[in-house]
Amino acid sequence: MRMPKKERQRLLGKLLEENPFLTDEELSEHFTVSVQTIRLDRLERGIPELRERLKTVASRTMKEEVKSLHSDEVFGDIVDMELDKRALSIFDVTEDHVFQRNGIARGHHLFAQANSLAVAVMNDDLALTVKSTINFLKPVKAGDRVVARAEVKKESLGEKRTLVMVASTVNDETVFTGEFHMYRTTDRKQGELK
Amino acid sequence: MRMPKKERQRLLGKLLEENPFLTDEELSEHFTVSVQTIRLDRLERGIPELRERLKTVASRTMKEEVKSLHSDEVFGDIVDMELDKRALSIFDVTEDHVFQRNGIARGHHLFAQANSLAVAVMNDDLALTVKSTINFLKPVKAGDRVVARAEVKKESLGEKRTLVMVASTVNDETVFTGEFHMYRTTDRKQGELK
DNA sequence: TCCGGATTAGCACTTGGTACTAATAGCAGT
DNA sequence: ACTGCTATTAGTACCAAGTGCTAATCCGGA
Repeated sequence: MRMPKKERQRLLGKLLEENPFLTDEELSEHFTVSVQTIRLDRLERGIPELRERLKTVASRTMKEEVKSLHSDEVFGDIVDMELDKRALSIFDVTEDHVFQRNGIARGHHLFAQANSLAVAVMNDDLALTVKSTINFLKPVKAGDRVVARAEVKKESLGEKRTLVMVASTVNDETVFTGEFHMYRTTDRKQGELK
Repeated sequence: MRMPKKERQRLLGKLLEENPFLTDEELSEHFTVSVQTIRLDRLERGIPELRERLKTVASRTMKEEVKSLHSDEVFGDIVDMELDKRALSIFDVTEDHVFQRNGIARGHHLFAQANSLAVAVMNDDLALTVKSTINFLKPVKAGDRVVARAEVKKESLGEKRTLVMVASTVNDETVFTGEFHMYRTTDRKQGELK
């Protein structure tokens, strides 16, 4: 016996996780055991066959593609909005958004949520961020639900410029604030709401 | 004949592109033709069988996952770095990073590159961005190669604080600048390079 | 009516399995 | 040495979703 059964099964699971494309035959060669042993191992560990593995991996892609297409457009779900006035979006922080070392969300994700919200709230097809000052007040962790509130300020910043203030909170505690100086293509007078 | 052959094959291709999980039998029911006809159609259009389709979709996923794991860690490839002094990273803008309407890169991607670079250049395990002021000077388009240069300033911002200046250029033209106030966990004296 | 492309049917064979049964090997305890 | 037990291996029938090939049938136009 080259390797205890438990050890082999553990390695088998790990191996298939990073390479789901291996057939039982290839696996049997890798561990120098019979194909049947591999089948028993998969059975005991509840690891599905090649075709099923590929199916789940493939379906994961399809879902991801749909998701990323949507979430990248706005980065955080906009749940309420009054154009040219205010907007609110929600962003659920997952393991994907944090530093591995300390579990704290990377700043650019919070910025992305706020920036996208600032762009969205502008009643303009081509709004762009020109300048921004931001503050990261408290660290955000995986599992936190970040609520960003954007408010369009009425002060004039000159022609074609608008100021949007964004504050993001987790459990009513402010974790991020930002001032966004936005560029408009269409210049509207004060109070004009299209 | 419910539908001309050409039309059916066109629809078949489109259908399988958005849903590669359909078997020939399911397809034959969908088009109310025999399974053999579907097989001939696939043959003529060079569309592989279900299992092969899933294999390619799955392998695409695996590649994507590896890629996103790396690129998300830093966002832009760091090509040169002297810890606690300066760093340089390159970020190639693709269609994925721009607004569909005007082809201009979303601000948060430029911010992400600069912010990640600022974090990386800090000679500290737990560096975090506290505050930042940024300027978007010129629009960046798909296909542009953005070069970000970070410089650690020696001015003191108080204990455990460091200022990092980042300037990003496309073809030697500055498109973005940012001041990043970073938080350190270890407080080093001036000039001390660990 | 005959021709030709389109369609359908049928059969042998392939991959990568499941499900099940049976044989064998290896070792531990008594 | 014999028994008991687990692990391993072997072998068979069967399945899904195909490929590859041959042959039959349908159907519309010259």
